Amino acid sequence: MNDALDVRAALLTAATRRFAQGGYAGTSLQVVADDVGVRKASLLYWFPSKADLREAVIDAQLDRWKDTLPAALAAATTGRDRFARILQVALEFFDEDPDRARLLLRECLDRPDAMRARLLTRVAPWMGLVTEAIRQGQREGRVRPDLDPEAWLVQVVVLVLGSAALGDVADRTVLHHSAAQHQDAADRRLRELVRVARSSLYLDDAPEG
Amino acid sequence: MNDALDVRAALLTAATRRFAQGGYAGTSLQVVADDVGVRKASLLYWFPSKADLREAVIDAQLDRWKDTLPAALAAATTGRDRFARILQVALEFFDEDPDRARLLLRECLDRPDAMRARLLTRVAPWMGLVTEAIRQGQREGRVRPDLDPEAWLVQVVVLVLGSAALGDVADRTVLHHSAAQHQDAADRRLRELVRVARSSLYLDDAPEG
DNA sequence: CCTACCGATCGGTAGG
DNA sequence: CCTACCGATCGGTAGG
Repeated sequence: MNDALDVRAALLTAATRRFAQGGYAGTSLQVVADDVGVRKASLLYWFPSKADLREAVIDAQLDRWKDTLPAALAAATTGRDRFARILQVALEFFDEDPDRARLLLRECLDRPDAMRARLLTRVAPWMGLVTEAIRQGQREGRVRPDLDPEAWLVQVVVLVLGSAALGDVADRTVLHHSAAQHQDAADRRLRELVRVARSSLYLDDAPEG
Repeated sequence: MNDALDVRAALLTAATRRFAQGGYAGTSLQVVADDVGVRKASLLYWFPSKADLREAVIDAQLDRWKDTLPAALAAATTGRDRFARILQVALEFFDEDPDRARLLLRECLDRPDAMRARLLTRVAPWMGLVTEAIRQGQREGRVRPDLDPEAWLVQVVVLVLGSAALGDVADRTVLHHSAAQHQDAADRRLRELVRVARSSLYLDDAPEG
């Protein structure tokens, strides 16, 4: 009875990778089944339709966020520490597996309305917390007064998602360096992303702890 | 003899829109032909294969950049004016038709290696001009000394492309406002993008002319 | 630019 | 979870 759940989980993992790299329309149920080593009809036993498989893949990915983010929020208390922590957790989450960013990006492009509905119920709640913290920072004179909290947060999310999804192309294009220098390029890109986010947020430029 | 070229151009336009919105794999030659009002076999007369159609669509889009950007560079002379002008031209280019950003984003996700090869030959040249101008600004003390020119440019490109491609989703999610407020949301987003780019670039915060 | 056609593959079902 | 199967659609070709 454990093997059965393993097959389902393996199908989810394989589908996530395939959808992220080839897209939903560009991925056949056959190749996902082949990846796991079962028949296509067996895949359709666990997931009644291709659309159901997509739903499960996206939901699983957003669920991981639901676990990761509150933990980061709870761990840090001061505003400045909280900002650095959240950004770091987000960067690690997507950099650990860029397919996550590619999957979400593709879903935004493929079904903007469906993605928007999901974001409203699953992401909007904690987004309000972040923008309120920013406004508090503005009242205290730490955060730039001409910053638009909601719009700024959108830009940072776009930056984190886009940088993770396209980072590989960018890293090997800005400097067409060797494979050994590949990690350096990724480090430079992430460091600069943090610098851009921080310097566009705070009035002064003190480094984080 | 003019009608014939019009059909080809119409096919290119229809394919651009379809590929941007539904993706390459998610778009059949049949619907592109239907959009224009010709038979699928006629499409395959102008573009021998689906892959050829894609190549033509992407090339046409990058060609438009080749005309737009040098004009913007030539129009502005001072460094600060040049930066504002280039960013403004880029934002207008993609905001005028967000499908351009979606198309390029999708191509990066679908065929990263092919996109990288194109970027190296068609975008890398003027990218060197921009990073050199940034370094000059650093020598003159106008630009933040801890900024990484290549990495910063990558972030700004990701931001412009991502913001245009995902702007619609973001605008209607951050504040689930009415259609009348939709333009306001887009304005806020673009204004904040410019602010983020500028404040992460310059040491002081003087507004542009 | 059209009619007519093809082999391959698609998502999905029947039945066990 | 499998075998066997299906109608629809896919990109592409032949021939004019």
